[in-house]
Amino acid sequence: MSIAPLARQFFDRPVLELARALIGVGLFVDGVGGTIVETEAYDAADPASHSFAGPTARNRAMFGPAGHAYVYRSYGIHWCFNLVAQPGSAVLIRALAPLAGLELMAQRRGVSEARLLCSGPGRLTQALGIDKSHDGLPLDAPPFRLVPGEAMGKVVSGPRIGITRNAEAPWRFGLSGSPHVSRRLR
DNA sequence: ACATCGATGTACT
DNA sequence: GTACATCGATGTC
Repeated sequence: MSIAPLARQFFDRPVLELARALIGVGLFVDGVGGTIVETEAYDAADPASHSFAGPTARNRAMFGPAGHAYVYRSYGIHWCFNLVAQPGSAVLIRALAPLAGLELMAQRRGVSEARLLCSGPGRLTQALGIDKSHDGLPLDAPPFRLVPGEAMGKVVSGPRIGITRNAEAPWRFGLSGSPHVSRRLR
């Protein structure tokens, strides 16, 4: 028997709550993926968020229904993958503990160490093969598969990475002690 | 351990 | 022209 995927309802809630609840959730693209161990929350009232200035061609998916993907290009090089929550808000997936498809991940990433496969938002999109073609797609249908997490360790929070505006807000969440987070939390 | 820098698409001034 | 939700390489302590 297979595990039931996360329902659309799971994503339709305040983004800070969702960002915390996503730690421990399984994320797979065409069967390749692992357990979410690090997230960041963004919403329309937050100056650091792409949605802050209202809808644009790039951020359109952030204003669409909950439970869809928002994918954008970062620094001209990487793709970043978000899960849309309530309108104008989304959760950036920053790191996974790899579980399935390690060989394909290593091939796509050009590295073999497990720690370097999915520990960072740009790294994990490369490892899972996520790009612009996934922008706006629903998360409860192929190629995506999101499954509820088992009981995990303690979830801790701290400031987000790589932003300048509203930089103090402790809206990054991570699994305490995980070797797979992009940067340690306290 | 930390600091700096290059690569470079997209949004915005 | 400048900033940016990044990464990897290189240089220094």
